[in-house]
Amino acid sequence: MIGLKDVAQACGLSVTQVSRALNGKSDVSLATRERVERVAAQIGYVKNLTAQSLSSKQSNQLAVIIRGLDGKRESTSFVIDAIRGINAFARQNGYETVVHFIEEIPESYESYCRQRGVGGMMLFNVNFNDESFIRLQESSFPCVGIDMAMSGENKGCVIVNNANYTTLAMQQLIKRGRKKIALIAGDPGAFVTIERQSGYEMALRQAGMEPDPKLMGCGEFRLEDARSETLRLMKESPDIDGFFCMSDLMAIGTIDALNSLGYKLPEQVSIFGFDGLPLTDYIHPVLSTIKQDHIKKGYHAARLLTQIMRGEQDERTVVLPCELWLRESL
Amino acid sequence: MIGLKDVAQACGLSVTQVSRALNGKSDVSLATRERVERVAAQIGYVKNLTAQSLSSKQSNQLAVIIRGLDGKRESTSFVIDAIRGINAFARQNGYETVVHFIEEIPESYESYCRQRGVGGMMLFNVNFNDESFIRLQESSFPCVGIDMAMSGENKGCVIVNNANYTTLAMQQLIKRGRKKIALIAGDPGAFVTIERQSGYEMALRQAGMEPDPKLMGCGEFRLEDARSETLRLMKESPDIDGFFCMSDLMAIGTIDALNSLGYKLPEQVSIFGFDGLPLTDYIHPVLSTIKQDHIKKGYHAARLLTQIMRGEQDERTVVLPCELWLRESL
DNA sequence: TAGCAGTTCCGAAACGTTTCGGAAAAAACA
DNA sequence: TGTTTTTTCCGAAACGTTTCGGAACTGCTA
Repeated sequence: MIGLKDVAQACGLSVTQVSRALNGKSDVSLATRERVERVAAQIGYVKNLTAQSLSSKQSNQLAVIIRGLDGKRESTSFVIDAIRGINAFARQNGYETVVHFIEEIPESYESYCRQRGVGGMMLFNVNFNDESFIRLQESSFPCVGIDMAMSGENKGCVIVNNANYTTLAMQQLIKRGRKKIALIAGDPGAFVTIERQSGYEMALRQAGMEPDPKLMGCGEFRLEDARSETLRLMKESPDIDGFFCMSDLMAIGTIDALNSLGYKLPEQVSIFGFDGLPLTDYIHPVLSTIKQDHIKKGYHAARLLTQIMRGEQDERTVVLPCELWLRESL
Repeated sequence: MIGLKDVAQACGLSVTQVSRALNGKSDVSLATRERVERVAAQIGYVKNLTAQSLSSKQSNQLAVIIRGLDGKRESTSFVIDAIRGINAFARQNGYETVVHFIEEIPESYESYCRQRGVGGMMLFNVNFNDESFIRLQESSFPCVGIDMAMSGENKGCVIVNNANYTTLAMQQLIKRGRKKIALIAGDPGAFVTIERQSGYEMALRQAGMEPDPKLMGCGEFRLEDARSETLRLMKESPDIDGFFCMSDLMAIGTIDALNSLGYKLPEQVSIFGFDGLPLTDYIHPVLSTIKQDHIKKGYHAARLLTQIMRGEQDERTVVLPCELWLRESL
């Protein structure tokens, strides 16, 4: 492997000087800098990032840690979108992104990163009441939660106002005269599930209705589970006239179930989703949903993380807006 | 940071011995091994993987390099599936996976990895006629292509027989009496596009029909493009009675376009897709498609790569089977 | 001419591991 | 007892970089 030493030799310079030249440091004359760059390129030198990060005790890598892809949630296009956003910011600002898809919860998120010379991380889909997560929350390791509130030293998060938008969506259903609106919930361990559930209940109470556990199913953010839960609910309460589904994917399951039971949509039953997947334009009835910008979410997460890592004090919680898409399924 | 040195000090041993103990090497007595492990855990030692990989000149990381997520292909659930498969193998065999989503083609894929101390990579979605890719192909750096043929020293690939299955699908359309079958192609730079196109043409010729450029649209693997291309084709040739779409996602676009034109499906027009997304169960008419197992694809890619990296001679091209799903849309 | 500042350079240590060659200690044998 | 083998240990170098403190030049001023 061609190292700094080889370049130095070829230039008749010291390793120190070559390093400084290549890194744009000050103590080097223009002439030598150019010569070093030329020679380095010529003999095919590539910097060893491993050594660099060992020596400098830090890397330019932003870690994204994503959990829970094993079987549970099938559509994960928003994960990709968030990564795209993260990547966009990272590239513009001289960082690079490494994505770690993990299954087991690490003993410690912090040492997981430290082991790898990564100075900060973004967390996705982690279960907010697991042991390691709580420890992380109490540490001072730079970390940004996506779709999950985080606070504390060197912590930040990018979220949307789930409760609020859910309430707004529910109000639309109620405004259209829906009297018995069921809920298809997501993974009970997820932050967003809890928030959206409270938004659902809030809207009902505001309209003078009492939330009824008989009208709530758990779809685990999976299309198929949403389908079967919808069938179950409709069997128990055939007069349900509206569904709020915590994800578009689950809404597709609900629609499929209702179709198979012969309900006319949206005349007999209204459906509302959450996410704003591009796909929802193409299902019938065209889905009413709450559009989130996942790319922007990722972008802001990366921005926030780098600010935290550089110690810049700033807003630590970014709340992004969503759009209410009122369409055929309403 | 707590290092080997600290553990050694706490144990009254040398750094060497502690390293050996922690790595399960031979030259260490059971008693000391246990003591070292206990002390290490107690004082909170975590191994520094950066230093390890610098010293040992190799890491246990498998890199996955994924390109072209910027805007082009919107649904990428199969990317996630492949990663899940890769992860599964990696975890079982003591490797870990790092995913690099890149946009710019690196100057050299090989040095991109070497810089990061990664000994081998899996390539996804790369454009097979770009400059750097050709150089890589000629190098001896361990690499496995997913959905793209690769050969040469320390190269391998995991593919499916795209041409074959496309022909089989086409035969089904022809068998059902379809006379004018259009093609919605993917990204022209993609390996699979070329293969599937040749399968399409092959089937037509076998049935005594001549492939007609007037019946071919380019959907770029994007739903929206497939939709508009379908509209264009139907306008030019309203008597098209079948579509072979190179991805399920594009098939959804085609179906949507045909619906909006008022065609009765599948009575007037048959549609065939490719991929076998779970979602295709829920669109109407239920899509006929070629089901690929992306998880298995990833799993085999990782297996192949590790074999190559360890220098085990073995089959270097894995061809996975698909399933023909003949359903309503036919 | 010496004194001084500014620029450009370099040696050596450090980052935390692994590993080679050999040394010390323990065990086995004569 | 001394000799050999086996087991257990250690010092030191190496991986490729960064960085600190100081050294060697250059050109300028007094």
